[in-house]
Amino acid sequence: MNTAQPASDDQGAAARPTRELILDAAEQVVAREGAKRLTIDAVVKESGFSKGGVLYNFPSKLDLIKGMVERMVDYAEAEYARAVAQARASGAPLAPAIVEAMCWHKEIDNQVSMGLLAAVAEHPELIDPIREAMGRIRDELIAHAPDPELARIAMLAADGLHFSDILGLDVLKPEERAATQARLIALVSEKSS
Amino acid sequence: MNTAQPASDDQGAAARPTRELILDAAEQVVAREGAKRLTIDAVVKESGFSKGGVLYNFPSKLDLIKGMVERMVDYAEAEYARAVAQARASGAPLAPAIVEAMCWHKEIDNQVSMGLLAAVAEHPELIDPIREAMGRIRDELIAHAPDPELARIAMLAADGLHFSDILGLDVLKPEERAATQARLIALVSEKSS
DNA sequence: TTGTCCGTACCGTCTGGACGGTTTATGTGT
DNA sequence: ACACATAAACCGTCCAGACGGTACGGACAA
Repeated sequence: MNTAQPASDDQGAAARPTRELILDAAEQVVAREGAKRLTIDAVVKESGFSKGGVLYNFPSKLDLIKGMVERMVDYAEAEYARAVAQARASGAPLAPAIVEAMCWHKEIDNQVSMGLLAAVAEHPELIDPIREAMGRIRDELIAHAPDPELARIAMLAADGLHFSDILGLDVLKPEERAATQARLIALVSEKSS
Repeated sequence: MNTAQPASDDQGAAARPTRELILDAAEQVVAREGAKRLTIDAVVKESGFSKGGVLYNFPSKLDLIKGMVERMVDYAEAEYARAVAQARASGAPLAPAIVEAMCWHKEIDNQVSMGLLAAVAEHPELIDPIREAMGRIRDELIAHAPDPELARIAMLAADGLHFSDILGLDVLKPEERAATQARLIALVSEKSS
């Protein structure tokens, strides 16, 4: 759940900046050229490290993608935990806070989500951690919403927005997006339709 | 918009069953092994044709992916047109019919949507036709809904559902899905919240 | 014969990653 | 403080295999 821990289970390397820099480079490659062109050599060129250096931190390409997925999940769960903690502290209802956090974090960290594309492209099973994390957050949201069905719809809409961003389907203008997000948050505060 | 026409702009080959069989095989490969392993050789093996045969119908891998995208768009637009025509004929409101069509078609043709993954993986610009088609349908929906903002949310939720299916994030059990879709359709019939 | 449609053989390039070498941090005995 | 040892962190090269695409051959209908 944190960024200051060794990420992979395959070796005991500490989580130094280098790892993060390599992941940044990998994300940038995917965002710019598509998931298929995520090659070790491309990451090498993008990051400025050498091939040996990259392969030292991520012993295989699979490990690199696992690292991307892991960082994505950690990021989302941290955002979720932060929102919940803040809402609990201020006595605000949980559901709108969760939806807001999801919308907001998804708006700013499309880059990190490139791990999803890389994972799906390379080996679909790699997204399992993402599925689990999304499931956890969704269940929490639904459990704390006055109208569970509306909450599910709001979560789906937030996902739709997020996926559209990741895939490059920029469906909304900024002001439309803001209005839609506000309406989504309002939606999970209501009781019925 | 139709399935009985030559699809590519690169040559005058008629749309014979072979093309469709090859596209089927390509989709299956992507669904089973991930977008990166969509190779010509894999499609050759999956379809049962020879490499020469595949490359005759799709002169390059790019053409193959374009074909997948095109078929996906045609499929969605046909479904949309059918729903609109039927609603107009029976005097029913358009918005719920459109949402229903999108939910339903997206439920049954995940396979066809594998073209999106292939396109994003290979070369992101290839999804432009998809973006345009989605935009058209979305604009129509919003134009005909009593509450445009709710309609946009419904569309986003339907997209979220669709993307989740494509990416293998099966978020809903069948009965949850049915309930959610029904609620979505109801949502675009309302006036305000 | 000519054009369509598909099969077979093959080539040049790219990719993952194994491997060995080099530099930098971390002790350790004296 | 000093040389020395040991491992961590990083670098550059090489190779087998996979990949996209070409060249060409052949069947078969018009």
